[in-house]
Parts: sequence; structure tokens; C-alpha cells
Amino acid sequence: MKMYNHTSRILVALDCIVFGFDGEALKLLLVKRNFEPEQGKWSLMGGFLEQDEDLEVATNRILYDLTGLKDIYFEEIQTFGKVNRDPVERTLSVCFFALINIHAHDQDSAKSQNAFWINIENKPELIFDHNEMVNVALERLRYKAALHPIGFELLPEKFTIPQLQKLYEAIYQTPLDRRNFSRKILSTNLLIDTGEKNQQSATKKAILYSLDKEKYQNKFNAFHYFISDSMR
Amino acid sequence: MKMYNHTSRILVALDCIVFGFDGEALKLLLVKRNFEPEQGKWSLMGGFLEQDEDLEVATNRILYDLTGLKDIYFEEIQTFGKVNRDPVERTLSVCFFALINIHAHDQDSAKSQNAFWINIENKPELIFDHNEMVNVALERLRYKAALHPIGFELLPEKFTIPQLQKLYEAIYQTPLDRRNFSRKILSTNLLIDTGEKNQQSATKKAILYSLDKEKYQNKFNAFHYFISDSMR
DNA sequence: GAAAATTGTGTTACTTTTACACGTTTTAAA
DNA sequence: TTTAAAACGTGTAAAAGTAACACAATTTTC
Repeated sequence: MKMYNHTSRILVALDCIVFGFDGEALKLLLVKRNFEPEQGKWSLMGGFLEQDEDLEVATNRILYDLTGLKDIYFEEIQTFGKVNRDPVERTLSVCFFALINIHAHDQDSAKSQNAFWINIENKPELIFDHNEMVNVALERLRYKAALHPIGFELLPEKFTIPQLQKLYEAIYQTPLDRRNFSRKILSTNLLIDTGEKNQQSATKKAILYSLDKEKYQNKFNAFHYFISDSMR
Repeated sequence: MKMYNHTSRILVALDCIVFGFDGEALKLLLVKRNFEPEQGKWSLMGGFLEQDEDLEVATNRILYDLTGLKDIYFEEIQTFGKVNRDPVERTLSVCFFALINIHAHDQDSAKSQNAFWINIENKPELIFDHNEMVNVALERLRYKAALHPIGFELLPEKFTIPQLQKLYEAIYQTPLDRRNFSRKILSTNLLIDTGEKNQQSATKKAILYSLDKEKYQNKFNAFHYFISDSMR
């Protein structure tokens, strides 16, 4: 194979912001580093891109090693490329966030990576530019969840509308009106009534819904265009 | 400086989709390659990331070399990282799009790069994965322009509402209702009546507006949250 | 069986959107 | 000078969607 006559080959890392939701608070899966550099400090989960590995494959590899899950919802956020962002050696970082059902992931995988779930409000200081990465990821999550039904990715297969509401309240750090929220969610027709009820509850048991995955795919891009139908 | 004990250093390129608007159609600034590889074929404008260069600096460098403009509006789209996307050598490509006022750029800069403005409908086949990059960029432009007032970046300092409408019609490839469009734009309060009129017109001369840049900054993120005020 | 907590559904006022109509300005041809 | 054609600016009523609030039903605990 010929090569470009160019010498600036650069180390490429991937860093992942993993979001989870435990029913009350939005959480991050963070790594307490038991390796150098910056051993003992907190960081995002990451890894290097290998020479013979597609970028997307590397993303899946890193997520699998961390959670034991495949087919995780993730999307690229941004590539961070300041010259001195990594003090050891110039490293580009392709940064992405992932949404997982916190109860479905493999706890042994996380443990083997020394990863822990931390409430977003209690986020410790992270190494390098990882703090900025988390900020950008959180902003992107809020942006995206306002326009697309990605919140479901953080919930179990079956969930109640009050649970979904708590999730949105955690994402946006604001209380929502129960009645308007319920109507808005139901009007999307994305939910299927499973006929079951949440037996966990100590008061009135809420209806358990599942996601209509076909409609979810179709409606994913049905966000609010500035160019709405009426303008046409 | 210490180095990571890791051998997979990779060539990193940047590729840029430059959008322009000539008053009628949405256009792309494409390069007819007079260099190898793929000499004679069309491609996006790009370049390699240098060892001592911030990613953002490289983006500005490439845009400046192509257009002679500084402070161009641009945003990162995605990093393309398939192993074989460049047949010469594995190359990661950080891809971004830029919006420029087609009448303000330096034509000599473009000429020196062998770059030409092409109507988006007449886009030729591009090398490597550049076709996909353009598709993603166009999708992103449509997404973004529906939620944020970035269309102005493609227009001259002073412009009329009918001109702005033609731009949106070019972006979304659909006719829009003149009266509703006008009301919607004016309701944002982003436009300042300059008191002048478009003297070019052969019929009734439209009012020339300029952008209220302060409000533009403030309102940039006033997109349609799923979580609207009423939900709070 | 009453109280407390939570859930499901309903209602009305208000705002925004949609789908149109009409009058004005400008140039060019009659 | 008048008239026609084209494009621009503003207006309006019906429909749809949003916001703010009320009430009834379910379940456990006391």
C-alpha cells in the first residue's frame, strides 16, 4: 500500500460518556483510574483506535468492554483536538455519548474496568478535558431528548409514565406538570399499554407501557421543523 | 515528552463542506483535483492536521485558504473513520460544514485551489466517502436551520424577506407561503429595518433588513424544547 | 374505613398556526 | 398617460395546540 508523503500521524483515542437513570437521578459511568497516567483520578471510559479498526467498531468495542452490552444507543458528539489536551502525547479524542438501561448492564464488566455510577450532580473533577466533554454531552443530551424520543433508551423494557416523567425531570433539572406531560407523551402514540401495572408502587399502581419500536424508528426524525407543514 | 506505548498513530484529515447561496440555488464549493490521488475528479476541500496544530485552527486554516475569509460560521459534523475510506493510506477525516456569503469570498483564493461553486442539484460524484459527507452535511444543515437562525450566514449584510424565503426554499426544496413566512420571520424580532429598499427589483422594491446581531447571539439557542415553558 | 399518596382523565382560556384575501408599489408596454 | 403584470406588505377567521387547573379513582397504612 502506498502512503501519503506526510509525517503528522497522530494517536486517536475514543472517549465515551455513558448515561444511566436509576429511577431518581441521571448518572454517569466513570472510571477510577488504576493505571497511568493520572492513576487514582477519575476519567471517562476510553481507548485507542487501532490501525485496522473502523471508528464505529472501536466505539462498540469500548462500550462492550465497559457494559457487556451490544447494540447500545450512542452518537458522536465532537472530536477534541487541542494540541496539549493530553499531556503525555498529542492525542485526538473522538467523543461520543451512550444511553443505557442501568439495570441491564453487566456489573462485572464495569467492575473489571473500575467503573462506577455517579450522580451527575456529584460528578468529581475529571482528567484532561473530560470535564468539558461531559458538559458538551449533557448539553447534547438535553438538546436531543427535547426533539427526539431517545429518553426511552435509558428505561427498562416496561415503564410507567410517571417514571418517564422523572427521567425528563432529571435530565432537565426541572419539575414538570404531570397532566400535560402525560398527554404530550400519549399523543405521540409511541407507547403500548402492556395491560400490566407497576406492582412496586405503594399507592395507585401505574400502567406499564412498552415502546412501539416500529413507530419509534419512523417518528425518530419527526422533530419540530421550522418549516412546518403549514408553511408549505 | 513521554509517549504512549502504542503504535497505532493515524493520519488525520479535515474535509469541509462549504455552502453558499446565490439568490436562487444552494451551492457547494467543490474542488476539481489537479493533484494526486484521484487527479481530475471532484472532491471536498480538505487538508491534513499538522502535529502542532489545534483541530479548530486547522479548520480555520483550510477555510481561509479556500475563501480568503476569517470568522466563518462552521460546525463539526462527524468524524469519518472506516479503515479503507482512503485507498492510499488509512486516514481519519474530521468533517465539518461552513456557511458563507457567496459574494464576500475571495475568488482568487478559490481559483488557486481549483474550487468551483456547483448547484447542489448538479453535484458531481465525489471521491472516497465525500458523497456521504455531503449528504450528512445537507441533512445537518436542514436540521439546524429549522431550529436556529443560521440561514443569515449565507446572505449579505442587507437582505430582503423574499430573499430569505428563497434561501429557505432552496434549503428545503419546497415552496413556502409568502405571508406566513414573513410573519414568522418578523415575529423573531431578529431583523432590523434599514430604511432602504432593494433597488435591484423590477417590481415593488422589498425592504432591506439587517440582522440584529445581539439578539441573534441571545436567541441562537431558543429552539423548540420538547420541554416548553408550559410543562414547567 | 378514613387518610394520605399517587395515578388517570377532563375542561376551559389562551396562544399559535393555517389558509386564505386584499391593497400597494414598481416597471414596461399600450 | 394609462394599464397590465409582477412582486411586496399587511390583515383575518377558523383550526389546532398549549397552559393552567380540577376532580375522581386506586392502593396502602393507620
